[in-house]
Amino acid sequence: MAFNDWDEVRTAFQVARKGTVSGAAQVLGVHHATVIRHIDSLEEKLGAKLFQRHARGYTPTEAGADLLNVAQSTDDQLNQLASRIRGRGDQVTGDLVITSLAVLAPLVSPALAAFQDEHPEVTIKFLTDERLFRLEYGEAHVAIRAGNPPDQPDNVVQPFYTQQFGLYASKDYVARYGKPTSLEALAHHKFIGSADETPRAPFFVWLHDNVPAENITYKVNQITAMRPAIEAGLGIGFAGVWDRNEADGLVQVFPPIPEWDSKLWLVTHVDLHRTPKVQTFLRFLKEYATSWPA
Amino acid sequence: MAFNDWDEVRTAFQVARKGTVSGAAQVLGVHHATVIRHIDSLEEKLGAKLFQRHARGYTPTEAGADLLNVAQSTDDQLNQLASRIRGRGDQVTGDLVITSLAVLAPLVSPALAAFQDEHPEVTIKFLTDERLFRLEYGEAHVAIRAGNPPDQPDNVVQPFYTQQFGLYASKDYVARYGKPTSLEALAHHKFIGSADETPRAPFFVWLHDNVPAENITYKVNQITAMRPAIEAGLGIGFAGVWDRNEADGLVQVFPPIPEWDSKLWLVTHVDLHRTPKVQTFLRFLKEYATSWPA
DNA sequence: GTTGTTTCCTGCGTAAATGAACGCAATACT
DNA sequence: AGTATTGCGTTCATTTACGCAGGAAACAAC
Repeated sequence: MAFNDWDEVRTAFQVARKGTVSGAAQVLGVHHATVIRHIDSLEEKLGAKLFQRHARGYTPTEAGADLLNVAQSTDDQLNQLASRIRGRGDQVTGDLVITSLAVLAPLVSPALAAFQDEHPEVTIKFLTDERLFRLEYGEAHVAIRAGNPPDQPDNVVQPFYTQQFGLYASKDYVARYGKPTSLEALAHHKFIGSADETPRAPFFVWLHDNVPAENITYKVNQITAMRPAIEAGLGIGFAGVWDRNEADGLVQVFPPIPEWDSKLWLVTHVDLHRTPKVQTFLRFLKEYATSWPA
Repeated sequence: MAFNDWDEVRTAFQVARKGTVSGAAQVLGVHHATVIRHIDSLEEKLGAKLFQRHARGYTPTEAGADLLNVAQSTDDQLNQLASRIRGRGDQVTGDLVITSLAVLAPLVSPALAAFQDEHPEVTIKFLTDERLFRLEYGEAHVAIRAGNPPDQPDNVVQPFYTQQFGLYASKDYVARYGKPTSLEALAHHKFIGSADETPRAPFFVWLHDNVPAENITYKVNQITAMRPAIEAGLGIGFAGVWDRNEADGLVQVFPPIPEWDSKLWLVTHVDLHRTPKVQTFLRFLKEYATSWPA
């Protein structure tokens, strides 16, 4: 390793620029004794003289002039880097990585489209996967999570939106089996449920508790598989009221009840939460969500 | 000013490279705590997070990744610079600036030619001027000075060569006025002397003390003007025995005496004296001088 | 579950880098 | 010529930054 103290290089750089130890010390905001020590140390490490000392100041040798050039370039690049970092902090540019459940894509996508329209410089990455993306690894700026509020230590969690779920069936199903008129009547119908023994979604918990197991004739292990099953007439299933259910040929066989509600949370890593980019996005998203069906 | 501590940048660079504080600390040869403090300080100054902290290490943010690129380039450039400086120290390349009196050019030039022949990579600059070139300003690597040994504090002085001077005249002059056979006979001849009241050259001092002022019929204020005067037959003058006197049509009218000797000194600045380039040159020059007439 | 490993974080004592002051030399000014 | 200014260099007191040790949290393996 050659230079193990970049600060000494910076000191030498200023000495070469100003031509005097005193001038460099003033620019650097240190004592001139410190400057002398830095130069001496650097020259000793390099085994070559960088400056010729005389009563009028320090004159760079060939090596010193070489260093001046390199350090000037370094100084420029670092200044530009600092401007970029500071600048990037103030404006909303670059990547903005959002992660959520795949089922929320129809809900969130219009909001993301509107945000991207308002901030054309930003590139949005919308990641959905079975596994949980880890905010602390920098995999995403914002996560939209469902269920109980996450309590990871370094995550900032805030409530976002309460999804209301109703029971839906296809027109086909309603034509064959009719439309239940009360909760009790539901016991005579076929349901689409979760293959999981201990499902997390509140409406699945309710389904498990209130509907005989033999009535749940179709089970999915991924929630995204539920909607096609409803549309195919396999049974009655849950769908968010925000979804374009009627347009897709579904019939609401029972309106939402609070017990089925599922809460969404906005989660950010504490390190990123304070950045203007994330803040701007979060503010926009919450504002946008007010237009969603309450 | 953006980055006022380049060492912290270097620390952040290694953290971004290795991904962990511990790994960076090991590479840098410092304690983990130091690395953490550097990162914290840097982030505070920049007002932006460079890394996201988690149990498995530090993951660079966008700003951190940006810094990684810049610092990588800086590291490369500094390493190359170190190689250049070290390499330049070991070999004999680049400029080699010699300064001396103009009258010594005929004496020194063959030596410089031989040196350049032996070290083709070096470019020799031979500077002669009335004013004294100042080694401490980096104006020259080596100075060849005449007269009393200089006692400048930061200069390294070593004896180089003792010039012997004889009295010469042109063939023309000898034909008209004859050739003096003794020191006493010199009183009847015309001499070329110095216009200076207190000349420094030993032979001029001798001339001033031993020859009547009225015999000094031609005076020069620059020593380089003396030789053309001798050749033109204006009188008897001093010339170094090393000069190609006979070939230039001069006749030695009196052989050298020790009192006329003028010593030459090799002078280098203390900062440059230890460099291999200067050392190589000095050694070569002293070796070459052994072939000169003692 | 329990153990072991890796890693980050914090308080405290010490060593190293820094700052202040004085001396000295050389140049600039009047 | 004599004075003022500028700038380097060294010594000594101080502050800063460093290393050390202990602890906690998290991941991996058994």
